[in-house]
Amino acid sequence: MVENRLDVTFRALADPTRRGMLASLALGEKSIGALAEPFAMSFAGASKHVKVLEDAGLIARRKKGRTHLIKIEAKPLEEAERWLRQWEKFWTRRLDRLEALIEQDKERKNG
Amino acid sequence: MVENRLDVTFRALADPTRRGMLASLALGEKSIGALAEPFAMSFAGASKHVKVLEDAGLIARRKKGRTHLIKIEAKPLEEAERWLRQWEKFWTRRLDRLEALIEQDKERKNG
DNA sequence: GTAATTGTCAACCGATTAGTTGAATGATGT
DNA sequence: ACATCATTCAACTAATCGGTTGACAATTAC
Repeated sequence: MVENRLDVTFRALADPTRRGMLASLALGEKSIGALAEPFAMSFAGASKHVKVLEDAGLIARRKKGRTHLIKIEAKPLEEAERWLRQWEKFWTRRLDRLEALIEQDKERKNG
Repeated sequence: MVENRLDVTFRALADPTRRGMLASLALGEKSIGALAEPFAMSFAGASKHVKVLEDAGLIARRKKGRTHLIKIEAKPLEEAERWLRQWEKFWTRRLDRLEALIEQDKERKNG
């Protein structure tokens, strides 16, 4: 499977733990441990979720001594939101941009 | 895992074949076979994807004789779009509604 | 009635997911 | 130097995913 940007973004968002982490990060920079804590999850488990978010470009990591500080990097969500916005247009009966949408998605398959 | 609405919606959208099917359906009602065709995929395979979209509430099915006609039912995307829209506020430096967002997501975990 | 078409279901396969544990790495504190 | 803290890595597990094939049910065409 070729894994385009929307795949990775939507999949990252499909997990409630990861959405929770994003929500937590919205309130400020956090360490992996601090991110793990509200989910009663091992460090290693949290570390994996953070890696998924990182690979999706949704967070940025900054090492400060032995702790990794994670901050949110929400801009990539823009593409996902733009995609959904086309559908909003659709279900509100405005079909104008849909062919462009289909083409965009097709082209991004290998991007 | 408790599977709330956002989980199911984002997961359904995370697959390019399913997004392709939605795009195809945007152009009109289609049978399972017609949906399968551009992906060179078996009926059974397409049938599974359609079921995922159906379970997410993104499409509706109408049986006409031996064929199942699928039409798009995009309204459930509204919730996903609303969720993303909160983040748009974030990445444009407006943090006002984010606490509400966190609470909403928390409450929907069992909804 | 028989054959072809449309689709589902069940069983299976290989890959991935979300989680764990335990060992290893690296920075800090004493 | 040594213990501790924060994190990753490797190996493992159970569940799920995306896909296939083959059997079946229902509808349509001849």
